[in-house]
Amino acid sequence: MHQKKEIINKLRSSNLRPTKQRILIAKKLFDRKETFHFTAETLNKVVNRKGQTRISLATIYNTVEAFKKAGHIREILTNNSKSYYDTNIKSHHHFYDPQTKKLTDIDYQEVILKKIPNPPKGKKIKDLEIVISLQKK
Amino acid sequence: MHQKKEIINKLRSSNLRPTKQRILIAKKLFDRKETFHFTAETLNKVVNRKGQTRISLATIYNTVEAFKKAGHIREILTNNSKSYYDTNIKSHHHFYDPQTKKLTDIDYQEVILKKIPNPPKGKKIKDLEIVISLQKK
DNA sequence: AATCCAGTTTATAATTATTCTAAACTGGAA
DNA sequence: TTCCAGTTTAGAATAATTATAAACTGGATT
Ligand SMILES: [Mn+2]
Ligand SMILES: [Mn+2]
Ligand SMILES: [Zn+2]
Ligand SMILES: [Zn+2]
Repeated sequence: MHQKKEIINKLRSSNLRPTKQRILIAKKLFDRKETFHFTAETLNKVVNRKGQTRISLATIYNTVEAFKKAGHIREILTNNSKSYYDTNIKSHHHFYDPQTKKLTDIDYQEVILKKIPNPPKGKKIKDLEIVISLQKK
Repeated sequence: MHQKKEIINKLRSSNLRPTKQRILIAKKLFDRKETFHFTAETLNKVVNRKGQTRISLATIYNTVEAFKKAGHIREILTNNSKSYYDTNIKSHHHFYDPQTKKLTDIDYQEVILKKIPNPPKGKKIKDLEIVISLQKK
């Protein structure tokens, strides 16, 4: 699905020089069927599996920030002390399970908002995020 | 509105010994007209204004956690690195302004949800929070 | 009222997540 | 091939929070 060339184009078009570190990270992030909800820590683990060319944690952070700024990933709201990111950049919502600290996508159309408030004057709505926290039944 | 006796009862009924630190913090939190959205840092500033009996930052954190566990305050979702708390424990939502890092209440009835997804099996919904981030118009 | 102790407070250290720094490296334009 | 702005990196620094352990105190018991 995501060939190396596509990844390189994606990086180039966002003014990100396609270094071997960024290409590897992009592969790990985008070359998968399901959307990926991750923290710097989990991404670091995935990227730095045995054997693979080692990428520093600083680069993990730098790249996550760069991809976020470029709009390739988005940050998600949680109450966890770590920052969570999402490879699904379409507008959608999340279940959050505080037990497992795992996020699950909720498709945009699975929530229908009948009424939302007007933003304060001088401001407009940038984003509306819904987080549904779960507990054991 | 919140007399000292009420505060002491509130603490007692949650199995929190009404120490002078907790009583002072509770006053600062609950003896106000508007709901209060705060971080450990802002609460510390409010509590430790000139003159007042000094309360350690550790106690600020301990008390916030105790009040949260007792259900007197709730934690709010934001992407900020600090934890945000709310004296309004009724179910409601928020505007978040990333510029000012300020939260504003949205009354529960100002949002009407026409459809929400079913939770995964074995789980039930503990809470549904909506955060509307703002930007300059 | 004096005693007592579990619960609480506190200063300080430790931990955790993240950002900063500055030196070495490299993609790719020229 | 040269060159340099952009990038990577190890390690230091920062920031928020939590842990530790000694001192203190609310209030029950005597
Ligand atoms: Mn968060
Ligand atoms: Mn938060
Ligand atoms: Zn998602
Ligand atoms: Zn609120």
